[in-house]
Amino acid sequence: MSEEYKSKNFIEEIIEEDISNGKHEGRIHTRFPPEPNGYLHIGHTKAICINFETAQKYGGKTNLRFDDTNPVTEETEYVEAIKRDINWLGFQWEGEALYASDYFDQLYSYAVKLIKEGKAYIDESSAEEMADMKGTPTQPGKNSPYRDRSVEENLRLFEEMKDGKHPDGRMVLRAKIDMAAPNMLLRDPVIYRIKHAEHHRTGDKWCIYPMYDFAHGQSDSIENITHSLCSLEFMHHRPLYNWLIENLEIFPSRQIEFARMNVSYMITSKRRLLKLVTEGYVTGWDDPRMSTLSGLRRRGYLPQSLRRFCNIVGVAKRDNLIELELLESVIRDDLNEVATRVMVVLDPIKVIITNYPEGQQEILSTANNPKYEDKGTHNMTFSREIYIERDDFMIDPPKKYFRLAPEKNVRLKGAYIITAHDYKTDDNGRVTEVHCNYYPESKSGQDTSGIKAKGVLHWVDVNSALDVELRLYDRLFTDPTPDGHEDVDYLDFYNKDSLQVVSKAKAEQFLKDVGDTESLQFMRKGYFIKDRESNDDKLVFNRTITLKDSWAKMQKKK
RNA sequence: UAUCCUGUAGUGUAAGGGUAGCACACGAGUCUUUGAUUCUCGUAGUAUAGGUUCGAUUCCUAUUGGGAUAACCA
Repeated sequence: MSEEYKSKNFIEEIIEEDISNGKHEGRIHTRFPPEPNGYLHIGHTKAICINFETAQKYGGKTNLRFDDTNPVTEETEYVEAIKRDINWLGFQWEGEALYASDYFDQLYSYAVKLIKEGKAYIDESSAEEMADMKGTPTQPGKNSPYRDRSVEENLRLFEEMKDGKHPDGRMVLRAKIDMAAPNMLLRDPVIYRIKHAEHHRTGDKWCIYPMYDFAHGQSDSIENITHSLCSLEFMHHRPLYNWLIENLEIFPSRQIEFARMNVSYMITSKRRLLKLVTEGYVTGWDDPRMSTLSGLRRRGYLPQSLRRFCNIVGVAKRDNLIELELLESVIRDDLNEVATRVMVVLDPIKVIITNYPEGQQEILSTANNPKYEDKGTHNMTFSREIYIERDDFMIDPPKKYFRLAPEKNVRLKGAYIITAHDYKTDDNGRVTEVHCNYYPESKSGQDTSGIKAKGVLHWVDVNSALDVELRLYDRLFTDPTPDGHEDVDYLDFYNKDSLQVVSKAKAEQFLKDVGDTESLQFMRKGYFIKDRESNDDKLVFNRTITLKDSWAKMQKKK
């Protein structure tokens, strides 16, 4: 499970070239710049891993900087959630968390500098007028009538903006670049706007706020970021990013874009994720079906699995849709290594071992992880009555069914071999109990019976069975690209069966004392983790993922 | 009808002027006191057409497919 890079990605190639050219004395400094207006999701994981791991690989540093330039949408609550998620993933940023808002004074003076050099002006056009004059991607724009104001007037108006003498939307500061540029972002982009709003950190100190393009790149420069790694959607911003660096004469950070990661059956739009929460499709941001990091964590995903997943997926510039199966394969692979094995019967039927003495009970030992002896063992009780899974018994089994059936042998995992010789049904023909004989000399580990049993079943002793609640999760959507259809709303693909609650599963006592973050494998059933809603009266477990089930697959094919 | 980015098995990603590799998925076996895990084998790929070259998936040209861009969002 090594974290090796199988080869260099294009970003690493650029960086190694920079290093060999002695650029920035070989110093590497990246940053992860979330906007604190939502929770981190699976898509962010890639940006986090790339920024942190690339720096790590070259002995560099990574800043965490909140891009908090829009006070209307941003909240401190998100800041804390984001920090927690990044730490959970296993990364630590350099020093304290930083904020674009820390640089508002500096940014203001940058703007003044541009104005003084005749490279920015106050535009009093309305938003509609500005949009009209902007042109379209195929048609050049027109100059604003305010474009050629004097430096003095611009300076005065900008100060008035800052001093709160104008209402929201009355005027903006624009960079003076080129209204005919093929790149729309170079058509005199707005760099400052008026917002009389309380900022989560600067309070009411400011009523003007810089736009993304006048904050992000400048923050990179202020922090001496050498490589600013972001997703492809910012590619069109790069010329502006560079224009500002040149004209402000500040540290030349370099922006490099990579393709964001898309995972099938998952969505990463903050707006759509929020809607799932507010309209009750899920129970919250950390609902285990959510693609948020907090959801995945609650679901039982391991941080190292997410990191490894991102490394396997790789870094490139083409659009991609990663199959969910790959993520699932990675998580299964990791969980298989670390999960403690326990037995839980989801849909119990009672088995009575008729030749086992009434009132007798024995203690059997079972491995916590058969692959690793040093993971130890734990005990479970065995007696005359046990539960097995309903679908592990069939009156009239198909071919190749090697579980329990009349006159068939089966091994009870870690216990004895039994043979069914009778069963009872209710009025509907539903099996209510199965009667078996056991072979005393077939005890697990000291089997001298010579009997062969192809099937092995998990079971729980009726006497000591613990009732637990299980939440079985499946993908949230029934379509691989729920938000990729123009004619169908993503909510139409909501999977109504994405949560199935088993309220009274039968579990061995071991689960009573299991830790909150201990990965578990319910044998033959899947990987689980204790849910935070567990308490002294009720234990709740979330299914992270099922085990592969080639029997079910075989049945399906028929 | 502008500009930019991008086309390698089903998916993702390598290599790179000289044998197209890896992972997942899929299929067939194997092992197994979890129908899990393990192990083995298999199916399957350089968008198209020209050009340069002894040799092109790689370099060049054209065509073609996909994506992005017109918020006082980030």
